[in-house]
Amino acid sequence: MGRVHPCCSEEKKVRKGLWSPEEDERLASHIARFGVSCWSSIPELAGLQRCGKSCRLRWMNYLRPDLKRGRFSQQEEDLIIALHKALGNRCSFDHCVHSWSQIAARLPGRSDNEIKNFWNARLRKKLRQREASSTGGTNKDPATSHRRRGGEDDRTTQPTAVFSRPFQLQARKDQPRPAGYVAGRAAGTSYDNDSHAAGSSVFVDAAAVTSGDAVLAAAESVAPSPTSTASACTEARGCDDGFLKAMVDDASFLFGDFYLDGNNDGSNSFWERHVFS
DNA sequence: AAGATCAGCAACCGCCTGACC
DNA sequence: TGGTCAGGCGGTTGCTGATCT
Repeated sequence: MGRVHPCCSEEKKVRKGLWSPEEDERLASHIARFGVSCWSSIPELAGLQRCGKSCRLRWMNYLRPDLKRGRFSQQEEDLIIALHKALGNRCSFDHCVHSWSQIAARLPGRSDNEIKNFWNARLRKKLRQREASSTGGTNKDPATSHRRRGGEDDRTTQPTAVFSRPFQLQARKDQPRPAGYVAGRAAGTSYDNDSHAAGSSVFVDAAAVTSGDAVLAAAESVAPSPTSTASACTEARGCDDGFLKAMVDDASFLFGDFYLDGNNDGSNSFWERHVFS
């Protein structure tokens, strides 16, 4: 069993359950004034009877000012599916680990918890339906029933086509970076040189996404990867989803130079629809 | 109209990892 | 070098409103 966090021990008599508006206000105003230094000390400093972990969770998943609420766009959905496929499915590399936070890092304004819930509630079912319709099988999915218990491991499933339509992968240098971008960059990776052809693009067919090497080759043809990404790509070639895995290995690959343009016209980009505080 | 079921979301739990001593 | 602690993560559960029968 895991250790009980000191801040969560019974001794301190912490509140559990839904947060009240007053608690939200206390936490948000405290962080606005003093920032986040030590989560375990925040409850006391903010006058909250919550444990530090609970405060952190509330802030990360709900109170953060850069969070956007509301429905997931088609582009976000496509990106989640692609990244989940890259991160969550079979991969020969030990470090190729399923990570909602890594997916969330590529979806500005969305928390890992939100993406995880979205996946469990919607996308998993959607992919299975797509799979079932392509095989003509039935689609009774126990894993998506209201109360799943020990559902099937996603890593064993292989959707036949992860995108509903082609998308455009476009290199850019002029987009605002989301909060946390710098922290998310791979060490030693520089985007200050002009090795990337800003504005150049490559169209990627939906079917190609199931073959990482094809996408990787196409992407590299218009925008050479940063050094660290290049090595990651080389390493990832042994993986079915090399290109997407490379994106995972180097967070800056997406944040720094690429965005998804579902319209393929450069006019309504994923990034441009977001406001980063 | 009422109970059953579904769907979405918020939050907790248990575990892991890295920093620090 | 091993123990402790805090932060972080994925999995799971509970609640609630919407929809169905």
